[in-house]
Amino acid sequence: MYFNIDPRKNTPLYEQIIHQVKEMCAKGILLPNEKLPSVRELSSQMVINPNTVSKAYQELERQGVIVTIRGRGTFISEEFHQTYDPRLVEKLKQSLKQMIIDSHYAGISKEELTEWIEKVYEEMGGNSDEN
Amino acid sequence: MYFNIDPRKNTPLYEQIIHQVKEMCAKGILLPNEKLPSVRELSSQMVINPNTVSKAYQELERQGVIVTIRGRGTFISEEFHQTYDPRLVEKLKQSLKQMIIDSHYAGISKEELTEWIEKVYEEMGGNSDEN
Amino acid sequence: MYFNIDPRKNTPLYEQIIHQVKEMCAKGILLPNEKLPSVRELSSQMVINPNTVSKAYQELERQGVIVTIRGRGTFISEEFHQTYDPRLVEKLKQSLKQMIIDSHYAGISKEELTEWIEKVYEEMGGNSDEN
Amino acid sequence: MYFNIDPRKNTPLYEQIIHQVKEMCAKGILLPNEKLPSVRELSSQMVINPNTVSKAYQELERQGVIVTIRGRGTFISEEFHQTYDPRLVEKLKQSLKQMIIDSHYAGISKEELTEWIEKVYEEMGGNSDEN
DNA sequence: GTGGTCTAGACCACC
DNA sequence: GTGGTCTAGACCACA
Repeated sequence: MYFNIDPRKNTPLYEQIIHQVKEMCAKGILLPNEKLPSVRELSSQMVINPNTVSKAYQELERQGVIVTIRGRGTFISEEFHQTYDPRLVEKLKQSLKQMIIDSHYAGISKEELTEWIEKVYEEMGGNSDEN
Repeated sequence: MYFNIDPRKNTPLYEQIIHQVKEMCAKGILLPNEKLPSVRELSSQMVINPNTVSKAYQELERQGVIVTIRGRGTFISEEFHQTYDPRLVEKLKQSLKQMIIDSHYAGISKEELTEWIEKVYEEMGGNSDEN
Repeated sequence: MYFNIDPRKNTPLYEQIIHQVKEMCAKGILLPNEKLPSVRELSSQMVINPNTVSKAYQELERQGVIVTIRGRGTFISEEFHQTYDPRLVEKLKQSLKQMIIDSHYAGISKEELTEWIEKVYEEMGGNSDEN
Repeated sequence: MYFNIDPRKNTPLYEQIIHQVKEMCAKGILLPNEKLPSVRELSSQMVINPNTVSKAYQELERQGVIVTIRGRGTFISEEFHQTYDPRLVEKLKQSLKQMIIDSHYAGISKEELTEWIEKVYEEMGGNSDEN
């Protein structure tokens, strides 16, 4: 359970936590039913405020990535939970388009980009289906 | 020159303008040396604060997408200006990774994603290489 | 005596137990004077803390649903015990209203809702009037 | 815009705000595109902390009830947004069942309950479809 | 012990 | 002016 949070980034701390948890789940580093560090534990480990961790955990629960059990802690969800929100899909589509254009301006070719994507999917391994 | 700005989105208005200008350039809708509307024109047309447009133009100029000629107006840069900032590349890589993971959670398959990408590059036409 | 407790729900465990006992009484699964499992039995069967079961039993006794006889155990009350607390009625009215509104937002029509209600009363059978 | 918040209730303040906004929308007291009081305004009017109001507004936005426009404020959504979350539906079903059983214990007959429901839907008027 | 809520007060980006 | 984020510190219910 190593988290890598950078307060200098413009992405909010709680979002960075969300991203990392989802990434670790997708990669199989965090397994279903595995216990996450408690809010207080993680917050002191990261040297950030407990509320910030709490906010991240609540959002992760809302997305179905984790479940919290009263008085016991938070755990990775048993089954992988996909959400079919059309608003979200549209948003993803938009940001993908934007990212491609930005990459174009940054001098990244289509081939390079495809290669990157391939690598991310490789890292996620078979977890894309079974998790 | 049609701008499609939505103030309800979480992306700031000035960024949306930047994105659209870059997109139109990439797609060949805006051509090198073409004149852009003035800050006042555009802001009244979009019913937004002139400062917002101004901020977008300033950032676009900083990125080398447009140039302002005092007393004449603002124009699309003559040559396509690519920036090889390694920090930017890393940032793009990160957000691409995150987007793939989010897409995974949104139930979007690798095939769908690849299809989307293909479509964006098609829209950009030959401009992706030569421009 | 099958209890269906889910620690992942936001409703506290002890409330879930209360609900289930009351439900089983209303449906006629638990009959007047029937013996309930002891606190220790039930807690080990459910793999939860004995205090939690104890709290549930205490509340059920306070509501007149069950009675504890020292040295003999706990039993379903002989007669159905209704409480005419006006504050409780008001509270129920409020939460009913809220539930209807939430259902409305969840895309549940009035017809569907009425159907659900009908089904619950059916499950409760004749017990709804006479018990 | 009158809010009626009771800190003595066990329902959290931010939930009470959420409920009231949704209720006012359903009843047609708040109309699409109408502006809500700003976070600071409402918090000082209710004599509660701005963060609490902010939390309520964020949840309402997540549910699609309101939209926030950067630097301008928050507004009732243009179109009524229904969410088809199966988890939510199941939750509503459960709490409906529980409410019926509790009503039964509180001495409320099926007829009374049905009457209550009828009254709520009347208050919502035609807004159930068009809003 | 766990997470959830609330307050007070600060800082920031955006418009 | 607007909302969004973060911190510090408090209290509470639940297990």
